[in-house]
Amino acid sequence: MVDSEQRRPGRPRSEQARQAILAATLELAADKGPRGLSMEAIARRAGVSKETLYRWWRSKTEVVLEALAERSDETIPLPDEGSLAADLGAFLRDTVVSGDATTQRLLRALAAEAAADPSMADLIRERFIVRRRGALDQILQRAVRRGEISQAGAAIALDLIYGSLWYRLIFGIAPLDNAWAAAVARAIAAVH
Amino acid sequence: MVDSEQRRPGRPRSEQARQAILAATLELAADKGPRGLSMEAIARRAGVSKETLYRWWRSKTEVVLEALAERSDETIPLPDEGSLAADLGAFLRDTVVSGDATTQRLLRALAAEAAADPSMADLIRERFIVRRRGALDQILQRAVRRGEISQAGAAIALDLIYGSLWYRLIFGIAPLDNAWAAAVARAIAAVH
Amino acid sequence: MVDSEQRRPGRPRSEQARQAILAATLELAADKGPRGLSMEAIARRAGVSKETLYRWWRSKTEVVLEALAERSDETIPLPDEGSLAADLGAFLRDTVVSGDATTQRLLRALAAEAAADPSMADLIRERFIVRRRGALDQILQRAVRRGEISQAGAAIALDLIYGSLWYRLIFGIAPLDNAWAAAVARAIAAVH
Amino acid sequence: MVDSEQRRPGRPRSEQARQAILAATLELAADKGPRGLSMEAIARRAGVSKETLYRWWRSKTEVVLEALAERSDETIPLPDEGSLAADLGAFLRDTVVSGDATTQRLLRALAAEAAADPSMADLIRERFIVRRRGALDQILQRAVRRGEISQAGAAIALDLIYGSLWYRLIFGIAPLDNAWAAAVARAIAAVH
DNA sequence: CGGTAAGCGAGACGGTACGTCTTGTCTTATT
DNA sequence: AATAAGACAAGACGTACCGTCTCGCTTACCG
Repeated sequence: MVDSEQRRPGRPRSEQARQAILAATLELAADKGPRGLSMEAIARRAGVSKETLYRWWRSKTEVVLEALAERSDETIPLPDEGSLAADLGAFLRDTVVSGDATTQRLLRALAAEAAADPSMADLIRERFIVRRRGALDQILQRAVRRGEISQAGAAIALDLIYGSLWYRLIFGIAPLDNAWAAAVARAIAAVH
Repeated sequence: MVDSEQRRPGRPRSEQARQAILAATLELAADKGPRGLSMEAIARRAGVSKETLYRWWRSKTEVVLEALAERSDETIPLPDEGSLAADLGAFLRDTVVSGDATTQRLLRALAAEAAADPSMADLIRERFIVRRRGALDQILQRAVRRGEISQAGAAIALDLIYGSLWYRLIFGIAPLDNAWAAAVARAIAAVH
Repeated sequence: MVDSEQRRPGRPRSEQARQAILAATLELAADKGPRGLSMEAIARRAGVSKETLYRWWRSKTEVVLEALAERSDETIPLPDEGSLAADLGAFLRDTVVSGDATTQRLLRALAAEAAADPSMADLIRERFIVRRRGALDQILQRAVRRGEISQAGAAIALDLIYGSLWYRLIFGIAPLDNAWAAAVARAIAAVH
Repeated sequence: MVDSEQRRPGRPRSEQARQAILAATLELAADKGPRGLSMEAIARRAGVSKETLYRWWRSKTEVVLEALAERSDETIPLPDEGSLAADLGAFLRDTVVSGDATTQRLLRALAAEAAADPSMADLIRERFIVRRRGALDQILQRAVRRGEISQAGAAIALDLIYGSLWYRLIFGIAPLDNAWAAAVARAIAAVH
């Protein structure tokens, strides 16, 4: 049978509460930023009890991760334009575009959790970061096959690229705009 | 008169309290990590009143910044070995060496503050990050003058290098060891 | 027809669930005392849903009242030894004997409910306390008829006797033992 | 030196906060009764943080005890009219008069705590009940010396009298009015 | 024998209180 | 004037219980 998601006994989970919580998370991120994003505030704004919140998400980190997942359509577009420079440029421009102010604040909230607590870092890595690295890695592996970059270069490029993104985001070094996308694409493509 | 630091009336600031606070900050970072590094805990462990703490440092961020400054000898060694690859390698290896566990926890505490609060990000950038970037920039500018890298390449290299460092640190991607130093140095030196 | 308890349609009430609930109530009273005697805990220990619990008992008070009723054989023995002193002594000694540790904890749970909420007090009075007063009143009325005590004396004696019992129980003034039974019997019998 | 209450360093305790808390306790008892008398509600109504509440009182019981102490002028008047009946009557009438609706609700709150938790019962006994018993005991001991009642009769009378008071209060048996005072005085005086 | 209806377990839900913790400010006496 | 001592308002933390609700399944009867 395909019906692996057998209906369990008991009152089913309220999809409305779930949506309200994720919406409240986005609103709070937008309005107050990471500092205002407390479990207490999420429950209050969503009109939901704290017990419901803690029943489904063990920590703020998990809520934010799910809010982010819900927000983006989950499939990361993979350009294939024939050269590493072009592919990278397209990929990073797309990344920049999808990173609006609210998303950036959610990401900063995640970074704050990760920095403060290694177990949260593990969680975020496994549930969020590996996916992004995986997508980018496909582009890089294609370039490896084309001989544009070495295997070792591809490996470190993942850190260089995403590192520069988070670095700018967390410390407000400079905006994550098309200029950044172009500069990074150009630099990495040059790593032969 | 040379005495520009005019003696003010009243009881002078206690150097002992200052040392106790910075020592307590290091100890807490070492023992409990960023989560245990609260102003409350620092005052408690230092045997100092919170009043004194807040009189001289407006936030935990400032305390951590000063503890870090006290810890390292402030002058960042600048290797000059004739090539970007060699200089970068030496510089990053040195960076890796000086980043022991306690320092890493202090840096993660800083990152948590920066991520959660843009005004803290500003502070950390101005009082800590710009210095590191300045040091690395000297190495890169030397390479620019030697024609090893373009001006634009040097600019983005700063983000790529430090970005990958913080990225690994915050999210626990991989250790900051000599392998990392070598891979980064090699990749950046290849950006012609 | 004698079948006054007309069979209603639908699944009949589970006697097993009822027994499990009353048993769980006694166990919890014995193990944890009044504090641990929550509706939540009763349902959990009985392996019964809260729905079932609230369907048949509107409050914890009602559950405890029924558990107490089930526990004692409901008929309060009425000694008739010819004198108020002897009757009272026998009655109170019997009361003391039947008040084991678990019963005392159930009674304290009832007192806590009554003290906190007048509507619970009403319930307990009507469903529990009036019976005990009725039994004792029979003994006293017999003494009134024998001229051993006045009507007014009998009336206030009910409060004095049961009052001292609850007072000792609730505030831990002193144990409810035979010494208490004797002292009370002696004092009340002297109220001519 | 007599100045045993040496001024300690640090910000002194706020008498205003203390008064606000005790006032809030009385108001809540008057408005909502024992059920509405939570630490949370007291702090809210008093405009005080929960930390301040818990700093000075470890439990709701302690707050209520202090509110009661503040409320009555602490010295229990001891009538001396020459006979046990007269003394008891006067004493209990005074007790009835001072037991207004708010006081009764505070006492019921205490009883609820005592019934639910033996350690609270201990606290209430030592800090409240022993004083009342002590006052009444003085009246009874005077009667013992006059030969109006035996030592044993005096001992159990304490339980009978206060027992009947709490019994009526907790279970709403009957009002604590002058009729009660008279009936109890008459009955106890008859216990020769 | 199939329909009807209540009972039941499981468990989600909004609400509220608990007691603890940290933040940043404040108010003292002492140094 | 700086300090330690520590009180204070504010508010988040994660847990517990309350009483209600909404499911699917079970167990009777009744036609």
